Amino acid sequence: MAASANAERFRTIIHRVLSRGEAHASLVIDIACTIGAEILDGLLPPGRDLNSVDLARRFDSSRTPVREALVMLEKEGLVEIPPRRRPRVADHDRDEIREIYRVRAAMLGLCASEACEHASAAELAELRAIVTAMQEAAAAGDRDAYYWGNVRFHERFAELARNRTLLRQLDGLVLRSLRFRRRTLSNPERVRRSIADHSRLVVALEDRDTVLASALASANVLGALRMLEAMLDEEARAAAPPPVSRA
Amino acid sequence: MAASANAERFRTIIHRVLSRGEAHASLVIDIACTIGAEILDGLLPPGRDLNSVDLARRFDSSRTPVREALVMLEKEGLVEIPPRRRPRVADHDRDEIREIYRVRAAMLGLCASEACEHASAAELAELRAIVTAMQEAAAAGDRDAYYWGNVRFHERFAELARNRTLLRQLDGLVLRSLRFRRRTLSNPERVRRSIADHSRLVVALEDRDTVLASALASANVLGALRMLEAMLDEEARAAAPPPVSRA
DNA sequence: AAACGCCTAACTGTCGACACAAGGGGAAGC
DNA sequence: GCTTCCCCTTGTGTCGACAGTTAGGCGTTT
Repeated sequence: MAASANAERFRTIIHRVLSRGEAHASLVIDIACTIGAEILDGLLPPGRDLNSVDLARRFDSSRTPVREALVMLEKEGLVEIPPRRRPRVADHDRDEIREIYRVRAAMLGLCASEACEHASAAELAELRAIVTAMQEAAAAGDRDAYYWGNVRFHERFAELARNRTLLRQLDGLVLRSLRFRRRTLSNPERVRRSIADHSRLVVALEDRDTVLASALASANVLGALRMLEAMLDEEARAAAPPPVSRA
Repeated sequence: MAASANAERFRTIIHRVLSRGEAHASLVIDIACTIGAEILDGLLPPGRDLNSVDLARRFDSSRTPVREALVMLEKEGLVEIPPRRRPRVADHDRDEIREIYRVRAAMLGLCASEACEHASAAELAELRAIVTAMQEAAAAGDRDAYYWGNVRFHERFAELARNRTLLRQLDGLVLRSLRFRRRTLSNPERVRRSIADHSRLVVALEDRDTVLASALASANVLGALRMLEAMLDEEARAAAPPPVSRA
């Protein structure tokens, strides 16, 4: 049930990203959304084989739309299609994760300053409401609700800049980073700080304080990155302690 | 001849952009590069019909690879594919141009600060050489040479950040803006200031002055935007003076 | 027992075909 | 003469088929 609810939300996000720039035939989009959602949801782990024959059978279609869907997902960084080889779920190495987060930080900085210019009071009130919901979710220990509140915040925030190009670029990065974001939520200290950042960001936007808003938006992403890197280090150390201990 | 040389360079750029993220079958890429180059070169004006039957005939292939190529070009913003309608060469309205340039400014700012961290002396020397070549081209009034020098500068500069994600995002924006960049070069004052910015940027990079480098990189793009907007206003006024003057 | 190379099954890239949709032009109506 | 409706042409989205390529299990060799 929870997994299914997540799948539905992931689908919506992917649909939005892929359909921007004029929606295509719905069959292709549909296939792409389903596969993409399963990747984001972790049902299809990195490296998993995505051969078009099986997928065509599964979606009860020919391979043509499946191929097109895979090409779209490749552009979004969710799938790799080596020439003449089977497509597979893409993986991101540590360097790439850092790259993604840094670029995202810079773009959210821009987003914040443009949002200062364009955001209406009603929109800011909505942001504030989302932050409140996030606080409550965090207090209740409802990690899923917090996660989706966070996603929603960034969706609305990105729209405030009134800049479709920026929105498109951000969406592309979101798809690449969404798989990791959930992990950073397991750290309560990180969650606390993130909420503080978001909360302060809304105030800065209300004050039309371009510089502070921009800095906060960036800092929040970079904070998440530091957390994520620490966790990845931890995992790597836990997973591979063989050098001498066994000799 | 000159057009052919341009076409070849445009092809190279598009090939680089499309092939990042693992090269596909070469036929698709080939078709995409050819069509894309003609769009950038202005041979195919915005709105031009790109129906897949004709294109398939022209490239002596079936419609399948043509369709795939058009989908790729759509993701890069060069082509529009309304559902069930003929694909056509995409157009950018004024707002979108402004958006593109602003996002590009922010990303080049990030690029500059990361370049400060990573660029080697040899690479900076190469940048300097390109700026010198641009100066000479400008002095000689060779607008084409200046244009390509400028493109080359930004290509190399983008690599200095050692950030493939940033590179990919910048490349995507380049394809969207390349059609306009040439226009801003017709203004000598703009060229002079642009050269000054580039030249100073190299020095800032050598000094590892993160803040200044970042500011210069952004400012140059925003300067180009102001110029371009002024020119578009001019054109609009020249093209549509009917209100009263003729009555 | 391990390493190597061959062989087959399976998958990719491309093709031509088909059903349905869209747009343009001509006929009918005003 | 201008508008409206309908039909026919043309093009899109999808399909199943085919040739060429790849993965990886099997037998052969050392």
